[in-house]
Amino acid sequence: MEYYDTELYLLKAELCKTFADPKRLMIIEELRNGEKSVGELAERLSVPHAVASRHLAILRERGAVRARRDGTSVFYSLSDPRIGEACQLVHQALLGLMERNRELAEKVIRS
Amino acid sequence: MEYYDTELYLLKAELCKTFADPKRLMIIEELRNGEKSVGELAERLSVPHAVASRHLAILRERGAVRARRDGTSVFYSLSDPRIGEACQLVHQALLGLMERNRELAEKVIRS
DNA sequence: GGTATATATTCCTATATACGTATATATGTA
DNA sequence: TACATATATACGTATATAGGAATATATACC
Repeated sequence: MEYYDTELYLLKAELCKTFADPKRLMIIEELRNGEKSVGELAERLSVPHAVASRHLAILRERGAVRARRDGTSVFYSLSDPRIGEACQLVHQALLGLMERNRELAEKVIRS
Repeated sequence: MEYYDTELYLLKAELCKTFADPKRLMIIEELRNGEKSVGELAERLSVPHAVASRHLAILRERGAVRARRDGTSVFYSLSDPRIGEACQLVHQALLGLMERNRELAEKVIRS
């Protein structure tokens, strides 16, 4: 019996791969505050422009961001605010895990 | 100037890699309804037990799930409900993207 | 101890990914 | 047209990942 729509979960996984890179997480973090150009993002992340552009292309192909050209610049923005919210949840979950690990470590040290 | 804590974003990316696979997303979906054993999960996902076990090990190493042994069975559960919530947000975001793509496709067809 | 069941790990192979460098494309302006 | 700026893409390489099959470990029961 088939419980899951494999196609749908493949798409979800594709979208999640988008978040599976530190640089792209930083880009999403930046875009939560509004649209930014490739150059601005490259500078904020301290990476070559080509690297920023490639990551943005990946985000774009998977539908996570939208591009808008204005003159020679291309401005990117999140295509859905829930993308940013999901990353924020992951952030909080990670902090929670780290906190629990810290508590566990202290217990071990004290024992 | 260094705007981002690279270490922290590496950890976040590691945690996100957890979601970047269809089978693991299905496992997280299952675990949102409470703990399940490896065998139960393998059956629900229609995969060999070894495959389920490997995916669960990856989820475990990255702190996304917890394991509890009871007799010969090992029961897994989400280590933080926000993990499940984040996946749900991704799910909704994807549906939003698909809906907008559908509208776009219809516009193109009509034009 | 011996056997059965449940789970975990190892090895191998095929595929995917990120990065740097170099090159290509697009837009604006003289 | 020629040139500058901003962005995008292609290529090569090194590393990471998923899956199947086989093997190993752990617990329960006799």
